[in-house]
Amino acid sequence: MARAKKFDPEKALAAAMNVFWRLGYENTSLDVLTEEMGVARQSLYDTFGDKRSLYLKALAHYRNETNGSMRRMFQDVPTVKDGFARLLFGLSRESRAQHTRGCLLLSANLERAAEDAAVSKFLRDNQAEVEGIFAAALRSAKSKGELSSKKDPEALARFFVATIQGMRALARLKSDRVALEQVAKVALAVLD
Amino acid sequence: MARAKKFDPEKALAAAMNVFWRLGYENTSLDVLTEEMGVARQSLYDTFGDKRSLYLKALAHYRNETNGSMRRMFQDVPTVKDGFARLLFGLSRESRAQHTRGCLLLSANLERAAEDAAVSKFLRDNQAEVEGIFAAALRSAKSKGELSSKKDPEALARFFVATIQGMRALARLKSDRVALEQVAKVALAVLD
DNA sequence: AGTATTCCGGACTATACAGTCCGGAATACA
DNA sequence: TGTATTCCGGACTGTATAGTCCGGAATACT
Repeated sequence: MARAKKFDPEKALAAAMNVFWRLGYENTSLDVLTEEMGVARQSLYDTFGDKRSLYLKALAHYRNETNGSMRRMFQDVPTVKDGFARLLFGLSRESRAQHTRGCLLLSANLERAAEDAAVSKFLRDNQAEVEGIFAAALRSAKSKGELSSKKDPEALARFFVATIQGMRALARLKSDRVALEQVAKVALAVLD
Repeated sequence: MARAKKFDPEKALAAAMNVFWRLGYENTSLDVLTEEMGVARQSLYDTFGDKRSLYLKALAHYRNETNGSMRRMFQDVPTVKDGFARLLFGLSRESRAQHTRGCLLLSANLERAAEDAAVSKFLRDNQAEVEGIFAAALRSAKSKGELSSKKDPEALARFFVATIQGMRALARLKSDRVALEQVAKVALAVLD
């Protein structure tokens, strides 16, 4: 029978995700991918398909990790405002390298969504999913009386999706923690 | 003496800006540039230098136009809140094509800033300039009693810079006017 | 009219890179 | 032990594109 795969597809995919995250799609060459994934070129094509397929799989991997941890975070936190505070202040306190790297899906939106319908659909679906996570947390807070009954959870959810992307853009250009925390404070005040 | 240039460098630059705006830096080929600018390849190199130089000049042209019109707008408007409302609702009401095209400087940030120090510096300087425009308008409103004395103009200015970029990211992915207006409403409430 | 300079088109070069092909080595199972 | 399958490295192909070079035509000025 067949020789077993010598590499772990999960780890190789995680490595690919990190390369795309750091360099973007266009600037990532197959030479760099094979090197950082520890997989020979032919094996890469056999296992993941071409570069674009690998990219789509990397996007999905990223989404699964980040959305999963956000869901868990909102459950472990006393109030919904604490949840958003952890998101926004956590982002503010990331390292310069993390700020420069930014968000893989925001980069995908600006780099590829216009020319790749599959990427575009993936990102739209993901945005709806994130809005759903936020809106659920906000509705729950509203029913507990923790959030004013006059607030609109859907509108607030969208607002925070926009705010996070805006802060990501700021952070990528200038890793300035104080400036980011100022923005975070103003944004969180919309929950009062 | 010399034959006069047959094209208008200003118009050619504006055309180049529009190409970069629509397609991004990497996806813009010299063939497309020469065609849309109406300038032969050699003349383009003689007049604007290489592709990157032309791109930097296009960024500057964009900045001059947008920042100029923003300054004028804040002078023609009764209150600072009206000013930001015009910005945010104006953005919300743009066409699908405009939403997809997005903001040239946001695209430059995500596509090129990490690998091009000159672009990065240009964008940082511009962001400071825009923050300055916003902060000046907010300080003036504060001195007129139109904005609460407890508000921090610098923090609010940064917040709106972030909000606009976040809305641009949303709009690019999904040209949904209602959703954008929801975000705009929530954001404008921070001025109350 | 003569001349210097610029315009234009197109050919050419160099480079980078995605994707394919091939041959030999390694390994799991019958 | 034999064999089928997979791994690996590296060579190869095709394509796209930035930048350069060249020659002839056009035109502003003396």
